[in-house]
Amino acid sequence: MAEATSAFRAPKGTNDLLPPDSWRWREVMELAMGKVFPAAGYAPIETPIFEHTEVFERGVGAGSEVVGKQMYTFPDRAGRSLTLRPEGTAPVMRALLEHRLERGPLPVKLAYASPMFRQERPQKGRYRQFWQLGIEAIGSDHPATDAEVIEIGFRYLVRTGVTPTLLLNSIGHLERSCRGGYLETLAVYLRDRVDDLAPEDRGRIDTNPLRTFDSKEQATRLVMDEAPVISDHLCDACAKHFDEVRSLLTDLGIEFTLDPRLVRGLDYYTRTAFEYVAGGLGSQNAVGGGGRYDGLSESLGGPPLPGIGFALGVDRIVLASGDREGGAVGSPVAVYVVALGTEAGRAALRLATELRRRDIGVDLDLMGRAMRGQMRDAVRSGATWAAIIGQQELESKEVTLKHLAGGEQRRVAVDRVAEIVLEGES
RNA sequence: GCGGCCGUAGCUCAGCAUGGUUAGAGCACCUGGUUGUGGUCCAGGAUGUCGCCGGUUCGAAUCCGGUCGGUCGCCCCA
Repeated sequence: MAEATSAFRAPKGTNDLLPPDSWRWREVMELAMGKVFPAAGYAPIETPIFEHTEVFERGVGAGSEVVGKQMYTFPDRAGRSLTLRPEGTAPVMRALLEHRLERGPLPVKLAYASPMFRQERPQKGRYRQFWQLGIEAIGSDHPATDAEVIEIGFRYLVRTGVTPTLLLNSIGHLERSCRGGYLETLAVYLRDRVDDLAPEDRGRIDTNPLRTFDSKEQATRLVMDEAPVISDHLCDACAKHFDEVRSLLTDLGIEFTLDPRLVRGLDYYTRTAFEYVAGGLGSQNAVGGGGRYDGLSESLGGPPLPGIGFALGVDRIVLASGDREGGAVGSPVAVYVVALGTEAGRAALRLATELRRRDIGVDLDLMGRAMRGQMRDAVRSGATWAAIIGQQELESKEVTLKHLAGGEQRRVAVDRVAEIVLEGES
């Protein structure tokens, strides 16, 4: 295939992002980082691509699948264990604590668009290097924060063309009065019905009982339909918090589906848990997910500091938002300079440069093509105007300016090209 | 990490069950028809170690094994 001239390929599970798709990709990123997120007060943050391994072991949780099986971990020359970040929240919290941002105004609102790395079996919508867009609001446990964060993610997805469904749950907090006690209740129920469970699910009772809710085995599903759900076992504070979050979302007109089975895969999640799902993603139906992580700061050695955030998969957004036409769609070229002959070629490059200095998008032929080929390329470039320079124009210091869509053309002085082009744009 | 399917020009694919001269098509690309004007039309042109390694055979794109990659499902998650 493409390896005809090279022995190298991108590593398994990684992708080269090429035009025209890269235009769409850039558009999705800029809508988030340039518009929607900052418009709600979220400032950009960029943390290192690798961290000390302990940040994830202690932040995300050594027992989680991601930390246990999927991380790219390697020693540096000093023997320190480093890890390519598999997710964005723990590094953001680490940076916040390191720089004492929690001593400033709260909540601290941050947004990122960064590559993440997990060594999994690649599939549609699941790659070893993938980009996540996320926001974090740290320092407030007020339900309005939950509602704000969830609404921003929802509205952003709609703006990209995804039609998300919001799944919502509360998984309480770790104490016995709340999730801790519920897990015991659930385990007792499951042990009671162990013979009715599908054999492959029986082992989960002790390892991760919540996951039995996700089983695809018919036998297990019947059991789980009658199983106790966490929403009935939340402590008063967590229940009240969740009530308020739901009420606020309803106020904002955000529809959601309560899903008592919804669990998050990373250990730091508490209370509000949510997921945005969409079609078009094959077996990966989540475009993004998030939740509250009120214990994360402390597990990284910081002070008690509640927080909530989400992460969205850029690749999945692009997949779920359907096919857009590519090509010149994202091209900012306004003028294509056509030159006839060597001398005109020099003038063409000069004109192109002058226009570019004024921030006008300009392209021109660099292949020595004949005029016919240049005109074809002009159309292909997406330019509005073709600026033609031949012997006659050279002599009179003029340019033939042709409107490519309409076809009409006229001679204008070289100095006036920028002015005319800018007029047409406004 | 486990299982199913797939791998021929830049792209989409035919050819492979019955191995046999220079491996094809459409699209895209380049040049010319139009000595200075684009999306149509016509003529011509360039492009592949048939994913890679090995085996069977006088001979392999075609049969066999391995490997790498992709894809779908499991798992996990964004």
